[in-house]
Amino acid sequence: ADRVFPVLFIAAAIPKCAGCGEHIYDRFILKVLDRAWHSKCLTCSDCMAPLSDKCFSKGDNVYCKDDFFKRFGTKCASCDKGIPPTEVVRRAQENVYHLDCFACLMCARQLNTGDEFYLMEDRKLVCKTDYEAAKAREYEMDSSNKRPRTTITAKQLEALKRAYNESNKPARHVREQLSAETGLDMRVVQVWFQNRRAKEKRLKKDAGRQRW
Amino acid sequence: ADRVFPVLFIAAAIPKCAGCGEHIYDRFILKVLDRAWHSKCLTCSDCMAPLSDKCFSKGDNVYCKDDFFKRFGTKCASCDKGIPPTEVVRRAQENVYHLDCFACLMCARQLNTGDEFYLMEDRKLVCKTDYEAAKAREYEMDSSNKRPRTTITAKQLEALKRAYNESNKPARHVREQLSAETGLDMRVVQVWFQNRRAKEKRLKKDAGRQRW
DNA sequence: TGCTAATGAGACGTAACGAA
DNA sequence: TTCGTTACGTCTCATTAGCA
Repeated sequence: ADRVFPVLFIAAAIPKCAGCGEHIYDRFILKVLDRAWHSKCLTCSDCMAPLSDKCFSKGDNVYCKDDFFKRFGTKCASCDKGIPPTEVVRRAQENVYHLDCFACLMCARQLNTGDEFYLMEDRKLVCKTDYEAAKAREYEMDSSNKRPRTTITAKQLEALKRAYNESNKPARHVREQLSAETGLDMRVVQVWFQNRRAKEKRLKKDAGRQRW
Repeated sequence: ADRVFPVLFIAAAIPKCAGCGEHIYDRFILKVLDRAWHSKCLTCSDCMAPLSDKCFSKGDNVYCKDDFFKRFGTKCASCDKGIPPTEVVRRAQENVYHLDCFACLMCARQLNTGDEFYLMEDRKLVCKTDYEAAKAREYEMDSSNKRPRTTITAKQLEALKRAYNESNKPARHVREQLSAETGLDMRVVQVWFQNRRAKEKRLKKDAGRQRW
């Protein structure tokens, strides 16, 4: 005997795809971000590859794993772009670098395992050679721009003082003699006498003041 | 059957381009200096070439590799402009030179391997020939162009003064006698008397003025 | 930090030079 | 020769800067 079955009709909206906006009549409906998608519409916002397996989203966009991390993953300490977690990287202290970015800032040569290098304050890298060359150049600058100062030894000083007692303004030939005796340059001897006279004058003035 | 996708929600504002200031809706967002750029807005500050691959920054500016190193790379010791790391260079001590700049400062000839040259204090280069020619010329100058000045000693001065008191225009034989006595050249003795007479005249004039 | 070597500007005296 | 000028050698004064 035939049976009559009661039938319950339930009105339900046919879902619309968050990608193309059309209704979805497919058997498989993908759901991400509480929204439905045609499987052909759920593609990475960056590379447009279909996202059949896993997807990552940010705001209203969805991404494949690689592109998501490229945008939002750990930042390369040199170029500051995201690094997909699958990518081979190099590290220096806590910093992570793209393989290509793990290179000397100055000569741009890539740094290989075993290479020695310096990690700069801005987290960029400089190879040992360049760093030390730069350092040396800096030092060179510092020390070559420095005014040379003769150190007059006790012995030399004695000879100069003795001569000074004879005369505080010795004639040229005396200075020549003194220069030969001490090994000091003529100019150095001359300047010594100048400074010495200035000192004596200064001392006299100061003494005068004290008596006042 | 429906699938549930693991989804990472990260709230983030739609980035604004650091170049033009507009929002970026592009598929590709470039990030440099912690700031986002339209790919068309990220161009080298110097040559305006698009920086799609790698870029170098300094302060708020971004540069392509070549221009970055032109500005900030190792400086050519001669022209003082930066050298892109890919460029072939020559070296002298710690100094690096553009191939074209590795040339004699004086004759401008490029220096080749094996050529002898001098590295000057300002890190510029002079070929051996020119350097030694210049050196010789300098020596020549120093010893011939420099006006020699006789230093007349106290003793000699005394003899001259004594003679001057006898006569301020001594006859030739008197000058000869003086020259022999002092060891000074005849010409020197003659000039001394000339200058002495000039001085006396000058003093008289000045004294006259003072009395007025 | 103090002493003092070195530098630089400015002045002076005068040896040397060149032209008239 | 004289006259005007140039430039060498030295000094002072005020400062700067290197080293024990």
